[in-house]
Amino acid sequence: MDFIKLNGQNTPSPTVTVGGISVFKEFLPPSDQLHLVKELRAVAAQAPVFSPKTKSGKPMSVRLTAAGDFGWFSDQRGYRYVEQHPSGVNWPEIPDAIMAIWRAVAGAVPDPECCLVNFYGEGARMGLHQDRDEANFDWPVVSISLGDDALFRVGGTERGGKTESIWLQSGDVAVMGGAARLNYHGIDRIKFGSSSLLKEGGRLNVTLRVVR
DNA sequence: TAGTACCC
DNA sequence: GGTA
Repeated sequence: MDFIKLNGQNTPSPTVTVGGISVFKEFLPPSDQLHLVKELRAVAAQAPVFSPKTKSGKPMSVRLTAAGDFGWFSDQRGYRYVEQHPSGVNWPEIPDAIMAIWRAVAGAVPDPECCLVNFYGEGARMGLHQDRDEANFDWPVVSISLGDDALFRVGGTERGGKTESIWLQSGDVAVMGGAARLNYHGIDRIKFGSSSLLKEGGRLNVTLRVVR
């Protein structure tokens, strides 16, 4: 059991490991979760969510936006980080509360340059993939779950290998680093309406990355 | 193949 | 959960 000081309180956060990825269960108390949702609404107001197309041309079921120096974009030309929202506006700044979470869990590493905000509505999912659009895989990827429960699946560094699953809940924080940095991972499904954090239901997932 | 449908 |  780890104790991490956030918001002036010592929050007990049991950690579990899934496919080499550390998950800090219940890392964020409900008050912090509500604050993050408010901040993320402001991000989405400035940079509206959109559904990128995969390399095959099919739209992703997840809608996303971003904050920071870079956002993530995809179309038939491939995946890449981009400095502006598709509308041409700059990405909003990464909210301080989100930076604080990175600093608490990521270790002695550079600050994140990209804060992806993924929204999972009813039926949305994300297939197994690797995060390999970054220039340097030495830095971890940090993932924050808000809202509905999600079945997270993790494999190894090759497709077709064994996988392991865990239900992520609102307030859980996962860190993909070290040997697990390039592990395949995805969201098989969400339990729509399982959390009351988002009034309309659904799941928000925030991922932080060093891109360059 | 950052997807989907269908099978057990 | 696995397969195509």
